[in-house]
Amino acid sequence: MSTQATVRKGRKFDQVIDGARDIFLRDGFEGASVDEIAREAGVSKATLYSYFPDKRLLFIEVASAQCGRQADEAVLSIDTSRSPREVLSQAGHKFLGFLYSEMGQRIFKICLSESERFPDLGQQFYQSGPMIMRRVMVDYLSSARARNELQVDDIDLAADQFAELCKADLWPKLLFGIQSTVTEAEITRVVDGAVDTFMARYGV
Amino acid sequence: MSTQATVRKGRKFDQVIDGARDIFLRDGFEGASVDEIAREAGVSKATLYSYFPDKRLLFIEVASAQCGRQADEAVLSIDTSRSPREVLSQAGHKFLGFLYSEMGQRIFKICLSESERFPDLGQQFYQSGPMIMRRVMVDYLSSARARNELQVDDIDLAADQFAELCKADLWPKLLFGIQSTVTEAEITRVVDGAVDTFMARYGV
DNA sequence: CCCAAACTGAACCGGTCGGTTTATAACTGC
DNA sequence: GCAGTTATAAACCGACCGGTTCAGTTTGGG
Repeated sequence: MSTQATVRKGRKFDQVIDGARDIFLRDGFEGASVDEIAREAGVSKATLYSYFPDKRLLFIEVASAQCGRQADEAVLSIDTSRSPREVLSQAGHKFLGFLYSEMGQRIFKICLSESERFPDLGQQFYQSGPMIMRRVMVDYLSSARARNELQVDDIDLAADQFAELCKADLWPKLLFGIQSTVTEAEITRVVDGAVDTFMARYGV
Repeated sequence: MSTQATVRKGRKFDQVIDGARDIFLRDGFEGASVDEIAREAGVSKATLYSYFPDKRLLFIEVASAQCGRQADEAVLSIDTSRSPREVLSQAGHKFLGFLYSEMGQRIFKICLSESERFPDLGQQFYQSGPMIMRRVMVDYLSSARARNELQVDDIDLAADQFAELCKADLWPKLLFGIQSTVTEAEITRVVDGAVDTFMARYGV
């Protein structure tokens, strides 16, 4: 085995990060106690504090990493050879699949509620969440327009509109606990509706 | 002066509610300390606890009242004599006016972040927020369809779609602190875009 | 095998918070 | 003017939390 890339400082580093991620995602910043993070990580509190000077630093480390992971996971692969309806439908399903996941909801809520305490966090989340979706959509819409498959004037707005259309009905219900699970049929209704409305405006 | 309507228990009741509202809205549930609420209300802690058995009860009292107030404030008056485009444009501006207000943002964030600690709160907010908008829109869309001004199949979905279209671009930016103020021009761009897209799909 | 670095567990500190108590003062109605 | 309610300020309690300290144990490379 080559020299391990434990450039950080010690062997328990990843344990700390993992434990902190679990607890922070479950309880938020205030709700999470350092003792419990240490317990969950299987590490002594002293060790934890040897890695991170304080709780805030640990949190932004975890939150940033999680935002990055989210960004990676959310790469929407677009197959431009297919028709706009197919592309949009596929993108909508993929988008909602992440949006409605337990992890997606948790990250959204925590980043939102902590974005005042950690102003950077809000920005970071936006960059690795909504912004990803927008960029992918903008790229696709540009290429589709170049191929005369769509006629879009304000591409940025169109991208945002499609994302928002996908959030109709189910998204707020999940956020506020009106509904805790969604069926495939419900998703299809929303995505189909989003595609129909989008295409009515921007279709050739 | 007639007998004061201190039906609850004492004369300082409203002071407590008002102070609690200010502090809770500013700091959230955890962030607000009972001592500070009492100070803000100009009331001793003992008096406060003579009205409310504990902090949680005080919070849900305040939050519920605020949701009710929000519902009252959010009544969108629809003038059905005007054209759909005009009606939708007006409703969109009114909707965003509240959504983008300092108060609107605060209530949304607090209700969302406390909706796990207080499951009823999420439901209550939904009823007095998104649900109001939806009901008004559903009523209007029904009547407009009856007058052959619009052709809508799934009225509930259409109502939700319009609300979501209005949130494009600016709403997430405000939530996550990417942007702290919005110009009238930005609002107009979003609302006009929402109306155009909505009418492209549902216009006669 | 040895030693330094990493890690442990538990005690400890200062501080905050929700909530209670107490002793005192002010208002209100008879 | 007195009784009884309602208010006050301040001390107090127990719990928890973030962070520190420290004496001792584990780990792993040379």
